[in-house]
Amino acid sequence: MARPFSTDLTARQRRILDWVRAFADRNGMPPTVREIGSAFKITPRSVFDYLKVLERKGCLKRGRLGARSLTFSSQPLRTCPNCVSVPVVGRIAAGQPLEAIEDASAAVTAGQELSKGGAVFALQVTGDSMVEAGILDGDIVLVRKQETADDGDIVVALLEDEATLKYLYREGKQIRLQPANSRLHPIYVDADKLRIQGKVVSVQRLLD
Amino acid sequence: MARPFSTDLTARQRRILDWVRAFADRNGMPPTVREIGSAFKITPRSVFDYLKVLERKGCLKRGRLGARSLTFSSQPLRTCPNCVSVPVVGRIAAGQPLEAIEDASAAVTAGQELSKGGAVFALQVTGDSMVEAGILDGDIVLVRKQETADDGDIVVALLEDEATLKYLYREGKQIRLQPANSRLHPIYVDADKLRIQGKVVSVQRLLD
DNA sequence: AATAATACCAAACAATCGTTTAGTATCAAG
DNA sequence: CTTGATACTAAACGATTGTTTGGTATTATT
Repeated sequence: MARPFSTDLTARQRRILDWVRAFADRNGMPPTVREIGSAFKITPRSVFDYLKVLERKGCLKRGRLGARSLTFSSQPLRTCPNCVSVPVVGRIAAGQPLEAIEDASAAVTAGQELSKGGAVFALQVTGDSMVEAGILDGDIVLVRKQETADDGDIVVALLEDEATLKYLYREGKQIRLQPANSRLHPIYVDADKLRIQGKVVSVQRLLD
Repeated sequence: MARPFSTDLTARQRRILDWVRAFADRNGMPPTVREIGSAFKITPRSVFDYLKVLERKGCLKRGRLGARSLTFSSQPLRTCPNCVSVPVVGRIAAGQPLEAIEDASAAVTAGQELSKGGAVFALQVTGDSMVEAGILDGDIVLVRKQETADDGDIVVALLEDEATLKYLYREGKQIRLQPANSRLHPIYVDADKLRIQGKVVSVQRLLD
């Protein structure tokens, strides 16, 4: 090997990559091979070579979806217009009422969680009644508002003005609210005494 | 005019629009007419009609750039301009090399995690070596690139081309990589044998 | 001198693209 | 009963797509 290829880019490659990313940012989609070509006055073939080099160097990925299937790996990242900021509206713990948080600064971001429709709100979890489900004290749960849920779902349930976070299991006419903590016992209630507020669709934790 | 067209969407139109937006979010580019069609099992022509309706109703714009030239206009919720879509670049497990994911559709959203600066990437966790830290199999960890970390941080560490996710503890000249699973044992290595790739700043889990 | 990465070209390939033409069926309001 | 919006289909159009074949020239290292 005469000259081993470097992992960093030549000036030309850099300029092309920058242009491609700027295009994707402006237009919401990556350019075609020929769009890049006409911007730099080079042929599709040359662009094709550049894309392969840039892919080898880890700057982007060429997809198999056909037209415009470029995705970028390293920063700067693409902002996502569909992401929303979900306010953390309260805290929730076993056996304790929902406690409102006025702190407007508390908010998390959600993406895919919203794709299935339905309003989503966020709660901060206190206590360790769900530790064995990987939900720790201080975690944020994203909850989709719904009045029904399937067996095994983690739900926010209202029991005489007390909100709890538990696994839901139907057992005949009764409902079992199962904590994920072997030191705690399940709660059994009549189905009509219980109001399901929503289902946990995501768990988020900040460690920093 | 018998029935004046409403500015709001039918259930079908809503579902299609949601899917299209979710696709654009996941893949970094809008879908083609036929991709939408095969997702809903309808012909390109029908999709074409839907797109024209959705454009008329102001939900998106069809561009003149040819393939995939859809841009979206209105957002129902509070969008957060600081949020970015972080691609999931690989999987990580104890004792296994980083494995690249070609699935460009995988991406999570990040907000506050980015506030402290530094590039952030996402990994999907396999295995249960960190269960007692509330990190389960399949969870996504957001990792900030950095070469140093504090005692007790959860880090992505590279050990002779093997990447692992562990607690980091310095013990003299050695480093202890501590799993959060009482069935697993810590790994001791010389500080110069270890390369820290980054620190886990957030854990995300999708339950839906 | 040999090697290999860079930086381009013309011409063409099959596949896919958005779109058009020409229809059918349902449903609700005037 | 008509009108117009919705919700679709089959078949095809020309344009554009990523990619391939098969090159030339330059530059920098071994």
